Amino acid sequence: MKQHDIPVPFCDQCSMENGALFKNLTREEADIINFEKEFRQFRRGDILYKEGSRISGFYCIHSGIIKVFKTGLDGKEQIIRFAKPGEIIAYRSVLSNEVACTSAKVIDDCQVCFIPSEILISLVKSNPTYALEILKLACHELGEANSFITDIAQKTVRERLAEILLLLLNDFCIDEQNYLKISLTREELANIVGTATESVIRLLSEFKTDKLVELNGRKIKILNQKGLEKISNVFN
Amino acid sequence: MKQHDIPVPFCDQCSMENGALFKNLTREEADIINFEKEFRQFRRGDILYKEGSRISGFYCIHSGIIKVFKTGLDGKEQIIRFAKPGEIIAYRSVLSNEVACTSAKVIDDCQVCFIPSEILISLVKSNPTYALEILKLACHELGEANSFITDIAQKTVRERLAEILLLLLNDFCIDEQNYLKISLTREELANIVGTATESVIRLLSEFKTDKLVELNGRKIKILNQKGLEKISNVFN
DNA sequence: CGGTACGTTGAGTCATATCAACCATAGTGG
DNA sequence: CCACTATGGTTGATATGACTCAACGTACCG
Repeated sequence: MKQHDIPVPFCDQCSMENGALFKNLTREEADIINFEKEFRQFRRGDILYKEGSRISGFYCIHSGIIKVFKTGLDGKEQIIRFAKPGEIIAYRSVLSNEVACTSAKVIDDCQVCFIPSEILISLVKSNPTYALEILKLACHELGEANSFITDIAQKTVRERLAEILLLLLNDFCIDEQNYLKISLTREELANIVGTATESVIRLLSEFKTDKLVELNGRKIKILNQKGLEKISNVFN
Repeated sequence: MKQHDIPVPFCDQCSMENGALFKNLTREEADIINFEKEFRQFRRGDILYKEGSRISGFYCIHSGIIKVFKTGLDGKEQIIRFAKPGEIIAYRSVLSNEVACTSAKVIDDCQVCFIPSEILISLVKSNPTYALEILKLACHELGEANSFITDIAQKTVRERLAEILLLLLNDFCIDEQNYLKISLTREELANIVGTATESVIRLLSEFKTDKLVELNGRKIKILNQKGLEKISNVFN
């Protein structure tokens, strides 16, 4: 399907389907965004922005999945989070007025709206409810980052992998055949967990032997959620 | 010195000395805070709030140092950050409207102002500049958290310890004798780095042998900053 | 003086990283 | 059409960083 064949989604409708981030806008504010935003499409592997670059706006995901990651030593990626429909990325850099501290790469072909920085800033200034909304978002993400820090620092790779599988299940749900609706390479999995690719492979096949998961190439089916919870120590 | 002997600091003056967080307030806004806030003093070891508790306000540090940490498996602490004069803590929970995801404990005797949640919320709503300011703060912290995640996931304990020493140097400066102005137990150091106490001890004494640091009980003097930078791989 | 918290060191163990080889698949170009 | 290459997945062997456990020293405190 070509770019011009796809109708540009309107924020108010997209908000209803995908999330609530723009639900508190006035008619005029929504109109401004709809007018100023730029609709873009990307395919798996495409890069939306790179760590260290100055960013002129943020992206609101309409469809698809994007991974947000930092590049560490030897170019090894550390995946910070995934963004899915209804979520926004790059807002951190815009609001802190710093260069991007992460890169963003497409996992699943996606459609996004690019919204210029000024719009976000002026929105925050003119609409207190919205300001609070986005503050809430940032603070929530901060809380998740703190948990992740503690996990990586204290849990074993095995525990973390089990936990990540559960998180993915929670964030992306399952398809008709009960497979996780997100498809990652073993290396990507390793880059979330913070370990080596080989370790993920070994542990996954252990989980498979233990009937905790079913593997089919990149597709993963969670067979025993309770078992994974036990391994992951989610309930301390 | 007893509590009543100490004059309650006024925000406008404290802001000038310690930081800029309240510098954009109108006269009335500052007056409201000065009127509503509650001045409190704590000593080393005191707990300001605990993970999991609902918080009714945030703290602005006037003097002293506070550690913010999460409690992980087996009660092991993971230190998320330190708060020093001019900085605020607990604002995350207030703004995200979640229970505290961390605990806060006094490292160096401190004087703080406790400011009720409603004040912060209404300030964000009524003063867009302030809202942006605090958004910036949250987003900046988020960026730091992301870096920390990548570090813990990818660097060795040795690298991380060197990096933490440099960060402490940067955040807390040195006294007349060039000792770091923050005094931590080995265990606390371990709980920042995310390792075992014994590992910190061994590495520190290695650093000492290599003339990178000088140790005097809990007091640490950085002798060779460049050397530590090299070890820590701060410049990738 | 016993108690408690902290610091230090040594020895042993284990989880995980690293290195290397190999296979499967798909895309590319001559 | 086949050789070529790149990418991803898997497995085994090996190395080692870091944790754990245990013992002991030190200092401070009531």
